Amino acid sequence: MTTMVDVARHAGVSVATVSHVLNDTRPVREATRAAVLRAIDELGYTHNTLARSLVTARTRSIGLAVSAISNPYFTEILQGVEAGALEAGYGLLLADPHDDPGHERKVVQLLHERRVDGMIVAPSAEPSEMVGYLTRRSVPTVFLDRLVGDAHDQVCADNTAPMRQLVEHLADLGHTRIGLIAGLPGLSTTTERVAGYRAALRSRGLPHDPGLLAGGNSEAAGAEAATHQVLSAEHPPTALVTANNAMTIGALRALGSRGLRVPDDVALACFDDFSWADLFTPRLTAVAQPGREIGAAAVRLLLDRLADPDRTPRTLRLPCTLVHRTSCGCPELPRGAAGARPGTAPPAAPATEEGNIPVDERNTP
Amino acid sequence: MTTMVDVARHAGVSVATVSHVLNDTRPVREATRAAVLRAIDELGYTHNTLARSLVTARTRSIGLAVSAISNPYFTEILQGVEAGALEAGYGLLLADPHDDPGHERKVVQLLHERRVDGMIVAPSAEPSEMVGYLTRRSVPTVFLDRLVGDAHDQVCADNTAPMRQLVEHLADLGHTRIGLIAGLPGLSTTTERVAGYRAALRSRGLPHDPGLLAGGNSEAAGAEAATHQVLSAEHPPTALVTANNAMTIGALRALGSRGLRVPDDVALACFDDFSWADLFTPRLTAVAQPGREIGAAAVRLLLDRLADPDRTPRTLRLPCTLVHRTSCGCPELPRGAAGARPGTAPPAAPATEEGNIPVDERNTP
DNA sequence: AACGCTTGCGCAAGCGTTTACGCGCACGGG
DNA sequence: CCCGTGCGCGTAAACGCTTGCGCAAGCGTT
Repeated sequence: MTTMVDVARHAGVSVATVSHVLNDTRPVREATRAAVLRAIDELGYTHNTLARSLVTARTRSIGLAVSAISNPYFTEILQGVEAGALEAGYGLLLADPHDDPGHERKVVQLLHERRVDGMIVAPSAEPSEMVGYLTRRSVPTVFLDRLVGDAHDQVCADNTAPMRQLVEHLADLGHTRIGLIAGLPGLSTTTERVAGYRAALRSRGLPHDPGLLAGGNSEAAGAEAATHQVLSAEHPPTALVTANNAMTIGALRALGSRGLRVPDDVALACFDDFSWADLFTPRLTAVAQPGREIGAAAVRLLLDRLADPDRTPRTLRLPCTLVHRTSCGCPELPRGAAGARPGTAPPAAPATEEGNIPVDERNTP
Repeated sequence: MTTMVDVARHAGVSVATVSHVLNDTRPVREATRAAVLRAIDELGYTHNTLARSLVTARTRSIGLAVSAISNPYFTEILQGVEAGALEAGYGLLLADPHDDPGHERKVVQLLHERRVDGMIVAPSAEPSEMVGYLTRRSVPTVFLDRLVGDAHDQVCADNTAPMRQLVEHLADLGHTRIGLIAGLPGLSTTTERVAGYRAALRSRGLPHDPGLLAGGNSEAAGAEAATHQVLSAEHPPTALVTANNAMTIGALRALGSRGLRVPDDVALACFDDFSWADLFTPRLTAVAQPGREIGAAAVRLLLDRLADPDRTPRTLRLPCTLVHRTSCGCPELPRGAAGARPGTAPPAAPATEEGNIPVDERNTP
């Protein structure tokens, strides 16, 4: 493997000069620079950033630890992070904690051993050990999707309000028995979405029947079982809300196997939109989380933190959009009016920090 | 940041000893080992693999360059690669070439600058520069999904036979005008799938009408346009095949906007299965590529290559499964007979190398 | 002619590990 | 009692780069 000294020798200069043309870090005579570049090309030299990182103590790479990469929502986040990282000249190290706290600690350590400059982590349901590891070693980190406390930088979607909107919409359509297939206990997203559900029931004066709420563990199989459970209740619901996309699948399976039709027998509204949602029959009414934006915001937060380690931590909440279709029982709108309809979709609200301080979406200096 | 000398001092030993307990690379008295481990724990030391890599010239990380991470097929591949890498103790560096040859060269270089031990790349349609870069620097690489020539290690799905099966099935159902929405020109997957389509027409004695074949550029919007084009032909097709999952979406959109019903007006069969495919009405008949297995096989090939750089290159083809549902026009089967039906789904064939030499799927020594 | 400033570059000391050598000690056999 | 042999460990030289320091030459000023 050719090194900088090979290049230097070949170009008749010192390694210092090679380094400086490579990094553009001090003026070099044009002829010298050309000689160096030619040598690099002729030798097929590739800069060894490992050695560089050793002395600069920076790797220009960030670690991403998210579970369930298969979930389209996380895939969107991944895209946002990838794009943001690349734009800022950072590389991306990926690790999947598989929603297991022990494993989570391990992959976080793996990333730190590789000395990523910072990490973006979607915490598991039991994140304390991992958080402890990171804070003890003061690794710059932003948490994603699931909150761990406001002593850290965090980004997530607004969960409560959209869920409330979804449920209120069903209530306004006349449903009085609305079921919820909730996510994995312990996740802040689950808690918040359940809270939104309860708030909606209260605001519409509906009783809260515990038999209508079942946990689907954030995945399809669990949701299928939970849906069966809810539908087997003495007074089954006439409308159902699912708390994430995987659970929507499960619910649809359960509904299908019982021969129940959506929305005639049971109305359906879901958290998490996805590209196929408008190709189902009926078309799925869903809350769309801004996955890419969440990913992009996370790297922005991280870069800010790297630039200034003493910054006060921020929690960013990004607004969701209610994509109104027909599974909720509303009639199909004429073409051209597809998507959100007035009164249900919020205006594109700006991201807010906790406490509703508006935040500049572009770049916070 | 605490280093090995801190640990050594704290434990009252030399750095060599610390290194050796960390790597388990020479016998250390139990008491000494304990002292070192305690020091590590007390100081919160994390091994710096950068420095290690500098001297060992290995990073224990592999680079993955695939475009369109959003595509569920690639997501599966990613999972397979992640799992395989983790199991072998390798880290994963991710980069998205965005299907652009120039960009592709850049991300490959970025990965090489970080000195990944090897790379797994899904080549763009114009991969020569990237391939040149890699071979010149002799970076161990396995190519994915799209072939670049048998001088390299490669893994892909079997494209021709399943596509042929799909089309022959439609023909056997009585269709004589079968349309194909094909992928991005230049990709080997596109070529092979088109070949499968042609082979099926030939084997069933159907004429090849060029008006029935349109390019959908491997993405939804392109496929939507292509579908409209095909359906506007003088003699429109009565059945349609889409060559990947994104294009299935596009085709469904076009079909929907024309008010055509599947399978009554137009039968549909697709390349690429996905988790929602059996929730559509009608349920989608599709060829399932073994994404995870492809990813896993790629890291196996890569590890083999790393173990023995002089190994002769291998091309691995993994079999697909035809998942028979109802969009092709076949009647719904009674419950319990879901999935493949006799005669259409191939027995789970073993992976084959080019030339049909069966290959041990577990681990080739 | 002497001086100082600028420009362009080289020298060499790290960065945090691994690992080839080698050294001291305890022990057993002659 | 001496010597050979393990065993357990330390010393120091890399690995490939960055960067502070400093030197030499060219040039404009006084």
